[in-house]
Amino acid sequence: MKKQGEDILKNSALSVTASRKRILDIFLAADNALAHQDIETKCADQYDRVTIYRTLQTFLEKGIIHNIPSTDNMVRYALCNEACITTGHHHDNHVHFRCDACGKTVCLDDVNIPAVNLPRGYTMKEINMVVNGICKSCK
Amino acid sequence: MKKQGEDILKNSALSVTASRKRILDIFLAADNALAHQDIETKCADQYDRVTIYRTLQTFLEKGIIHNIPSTDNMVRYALCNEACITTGHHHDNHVHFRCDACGKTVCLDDVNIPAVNLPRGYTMKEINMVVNGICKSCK
DNA sequence: GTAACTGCAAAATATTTGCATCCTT
DNA sequence: AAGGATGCAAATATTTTGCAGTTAC
Repeated sequence: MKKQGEDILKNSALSVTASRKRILDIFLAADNALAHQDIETKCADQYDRVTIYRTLQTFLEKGIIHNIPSTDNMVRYALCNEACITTGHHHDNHVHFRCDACGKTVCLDDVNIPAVNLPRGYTMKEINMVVNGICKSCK
Repeated sequence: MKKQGEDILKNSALSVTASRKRILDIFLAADNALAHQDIETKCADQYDRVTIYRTLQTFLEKGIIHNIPSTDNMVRYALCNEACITTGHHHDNHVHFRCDACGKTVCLDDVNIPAVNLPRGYTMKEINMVVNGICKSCK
């Protein structure tokens, strides 16, 4: 499956470049969400920090990755699932989990965000849920 | 009610200083959550930027304010309610709403975060929910 | 008077922008 | 060949730290 990264880029009408493939590979290999810094650590020797900023921005706009809000000024990113990428729409309604022990943030793809009733007059466009606690590996 | 800010500080065993009172007043007067930058805009002429960082940090530790996760690297803060402050525990289980039109982030104190079932092995300590959309003022 | 708080200076870190060059298509 | 992507340099902005002076209690 060495082509997977390339395919994602082609599907999103992006040119296939070394840095983009590398960053996608990092995401594909990761079992958790990554902050800019994490990616930099893994490939700053090969690619410029600015390129990483721009690449993440591009991926975000194309819906290849989604971002996960945080309270520590370290927005993290994770690959979107197939549906997301192919439709260009975010079906990103799963819960995110941040482990206080190992610090990893993961997508709980199987846990849907429950419905909420907003007060009259509010319109919902997007919803985000982040749970903190101890993950199953650290238990 | 000019004493309200002072009372909060005393309850939290913090010394009452001009900058702390001022920052609390800003929060008390605000109808939405504030980022560091917002506060700076309102009082950087009077108080040092560093003091603002440290004050927010202190308030956070004492449970006077809580922070609201974001995807834009602008963590916002809002006053905790009474129960929070007096017990020192966060009962901060309300939903936050960010308006895409006016950009304001508010606490929906009346909307509780619904329960979620985490996968086996995960323990929940804290939960955060942020909804994006259009608020009632911008509708 | 003492401990805590603040302001200033400076260091460290993070982010953005412009432009020349290189690579993909 | 043309447009887009990258690297580098530099400008900005943000956050942290140390320390000396000031203030609250």
